[in-house]
Amino acid sequence: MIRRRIREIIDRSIQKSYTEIDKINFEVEKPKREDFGDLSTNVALVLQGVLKENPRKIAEDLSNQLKEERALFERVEIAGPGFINFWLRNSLLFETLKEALKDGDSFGKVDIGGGKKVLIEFVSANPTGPLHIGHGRGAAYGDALARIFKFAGYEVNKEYYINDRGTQMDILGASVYLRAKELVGERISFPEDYYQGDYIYEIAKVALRLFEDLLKKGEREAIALCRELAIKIILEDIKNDLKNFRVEFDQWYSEKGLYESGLVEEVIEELKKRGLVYESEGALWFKSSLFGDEKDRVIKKSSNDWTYFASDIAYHYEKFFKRGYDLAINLWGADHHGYVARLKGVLKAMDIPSEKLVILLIQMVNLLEGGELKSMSTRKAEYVELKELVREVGVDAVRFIFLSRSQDSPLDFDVELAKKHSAENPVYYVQYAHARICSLKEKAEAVGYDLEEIHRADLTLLREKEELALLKRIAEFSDHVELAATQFAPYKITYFLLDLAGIFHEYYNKFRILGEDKDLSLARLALSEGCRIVINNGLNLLGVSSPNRM
RNA sequence: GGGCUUGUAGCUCAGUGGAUAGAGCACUGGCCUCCGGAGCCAGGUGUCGGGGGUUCAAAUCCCCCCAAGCCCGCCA
Repeated sequence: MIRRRIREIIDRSIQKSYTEIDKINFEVEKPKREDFGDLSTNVALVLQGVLKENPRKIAEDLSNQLKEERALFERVEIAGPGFINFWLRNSLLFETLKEALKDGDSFGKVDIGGGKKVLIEFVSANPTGPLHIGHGRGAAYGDALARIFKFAGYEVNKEYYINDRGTQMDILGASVYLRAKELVGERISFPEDYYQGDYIYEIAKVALRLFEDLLKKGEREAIALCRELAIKIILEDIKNDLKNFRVEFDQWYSEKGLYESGLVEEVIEELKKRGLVYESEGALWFKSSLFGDEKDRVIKKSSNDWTYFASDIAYHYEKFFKRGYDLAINLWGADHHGYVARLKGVLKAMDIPSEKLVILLIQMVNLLEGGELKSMSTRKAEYVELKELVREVGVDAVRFIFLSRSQDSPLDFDVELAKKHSAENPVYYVQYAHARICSLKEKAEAVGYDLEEIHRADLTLLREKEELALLKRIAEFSDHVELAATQFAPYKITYFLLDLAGIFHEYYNKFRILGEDKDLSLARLALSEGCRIVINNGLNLLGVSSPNRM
């Protein structure tokens, strides 16, 4: 919020001094070193390029104007090649703390979304097996993004797209069918590219119990029965895993439904009319090469089956034109990156501005076991199930680990290490700060403090370096929410929380909150509660709990 | 062979074109008669993969090269 205000003030100063300049791109940021002020701007250095003047002279002109803003700045200085450094007035920080105490759960909200409708589609794993830890990363990431976007003023829907038709489903059905035969004693040979996991046996058992004459039916019919049953059972399992992982979707969107409603045919027909679809070698092709893809892509095979691409075309048409989303965010596994160009191409063909679809590629989670790296594969049954990891490590720790990295950084998951309830786990560091403050408040009440009084505490008593540092973090929280949203980067919140918790622990160890001086104690309690509110709100954005005691 | 992503301290990773590139872990040694020791304090590390270029300023932008992962099917 403060950054925003300073930006506006600088913009006005530029307008006043240099009427010929219309728009420039400058930064107002927190400098790396404390002695460069609370905030700093490179505006003079940027203007140098346009004005061809000495940057220090430009900085001087501007800073003279900025010094007029006495309510905001304690000090304004020029440094180095022409940076303007600002020291904020403490009164500003005190005001923000009071706000935090008053606003509580909603402190830190920013309205950059203006109520725009956003659809975040994530996980969307094929219902061919249980969720593994790779899916967990996407689940944590998408859910956190949704929470952050809501906090940043967007109207958010979370959606899981179910691939409930197509080749993989047929293979799934056939896998169950074969295992059913095996269970009744028939000799079978189980193809390598069928689903190898043990859960297939479990489903086969259910199938045998449910359909008594299953193996007497024709193969086609039997496989279809197995397929539908398997999808249902696996999907239930997936929903359950996600719920336990604190991820709840607003919509479960069926791919099959796109065909049943005739939408696929309708949209393809529309593309045909525009001359973007042609027939060749008995198949239907979309001219994606016209829109930046390397080559044209098949939408209907010569076997007369639609490809997944056909579904995706209809699905995204529907997102924008039928449901009217202003922004669609798709979280895909990085192995799908080859599909980005063709989908973006389709959007272009349908005249949808490309910035309305953001595709975030989540890098793979590799499994580190016995010093050996393995990649996840549902089909080969090489994976660690999400539910297993969550059971052994806990939701909070798993989510926090997943959310402490940028999505395009690959993650080697050392299962043995993560399973340890190690105290070094950073999530406990942050949660511990929260629990500590809760305990502090209890203690305060026990010795006779009225916690309502903190709203009227004399905050000017907060003068220690650590106290001012904490006040500044509290004031900066909304900046980080904004950054996390605009950069689709929940881990910005994670880093912010680790920093805040660190300063709080330092402070707590060095100073006594509840001491002889009642007024000072009350001010310190107010500060602590402000920190607690920010930690709580931040953890909330990550979907991690804020325990009162641990 | 082409494409996407990545390469920063021993390890895991931050780093929105800016000032002396930062955390955590690991390692060593200290700190509770006192609000929670899942904590704190003190110790030191870098050819930012390499080479060019753009810029007043490059880990960051552009080009080339090297390495790793992934993708390159009328599979998903």
